[in-house]
Amino acid sequence: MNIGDVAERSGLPAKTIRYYEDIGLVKPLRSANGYRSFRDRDVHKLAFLGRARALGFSIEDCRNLLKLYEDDDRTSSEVKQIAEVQLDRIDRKIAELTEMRATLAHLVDACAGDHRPDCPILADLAAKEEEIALLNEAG
Amino acid sequence: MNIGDVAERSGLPAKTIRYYEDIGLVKPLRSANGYRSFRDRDVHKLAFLGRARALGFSIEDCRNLLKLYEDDDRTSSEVKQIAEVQLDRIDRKIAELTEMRATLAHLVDACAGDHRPDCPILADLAAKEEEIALLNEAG
DNA sequence: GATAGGGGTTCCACCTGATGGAAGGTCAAT
DNA sequence: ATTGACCTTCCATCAGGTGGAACCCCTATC
Repeated sequence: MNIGDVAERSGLPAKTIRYYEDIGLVKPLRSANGYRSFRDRDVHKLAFLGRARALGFSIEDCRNLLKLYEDDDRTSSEVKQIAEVQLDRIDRKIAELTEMRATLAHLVDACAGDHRPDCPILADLAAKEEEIALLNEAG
Repeated sequence: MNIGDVAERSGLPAKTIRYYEDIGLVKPLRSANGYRSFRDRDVHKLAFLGRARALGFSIEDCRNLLKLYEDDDRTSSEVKQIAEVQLDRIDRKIAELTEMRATLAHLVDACAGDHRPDCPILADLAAKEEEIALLNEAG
């Protein structure tokens, strides 16, 4: 199967598939004309990768998950551990964004958004310098 | 003031400060010996940048915010608009992560995490290929 | 005066995860 | 023979820095 068909079937752009070959995630055969020739298992792998990436797993995680996927002697605990670490990363990211959101929403709320220059958003971004200055004086 | 002191006061790594100069966010003077010489307003700017980045604003947003900050003729609506767009970005990111989290948490939950190879996580990552196949057959 | 240390400088490479585009080969149909 | 849709490689670019090498500067100490 040529890369175009694989792209369609796996849902990944051809460029991405080439990139995944580049970094060793898939190893398609080559036809006589030099075209990449994907077997079913290559397509499976790519779809697997697409799903894993959609869950936010890093490429290195994907590499490991793929290895486990193809290893009949794996234990589910190995897989679960990778997933748990990822879950944790997601949780921390969500927490971080939630905090950002709260701060920013508060500022947006306080800003009149009119023709005047007075702006609590800029004031806040600038004000913290003074806090730092105070911290430095205190320290 | 030398870059080390500025780094300490602004909370930004010296490397980052040099990078910010590189991309034109700050323009410190130079001492006779070639060292960067930061004025108070440079330090202010850097602290401002640190805060804005902490709220997730892109460098380009930061550039614009900084321009508005230094422009007495700005309107608060200009600032608010940038902030609202960013708020929206954060909201979408949180939504995306929350969905990832739900899926992944479900899978982690379903996985025994023991010595056996059977793993719902891998099964799920692999299974979607079949869904795609079905979709393709249907299409 | 030599030397050690803790600054500073530039420049280039690398990171993640692709994506865009140029220049050119291949193939099926007209 | 030529068009158009494929495919190939290679190189550059994006964000937002970070790491490290090689080298300069300044002060203090012996």
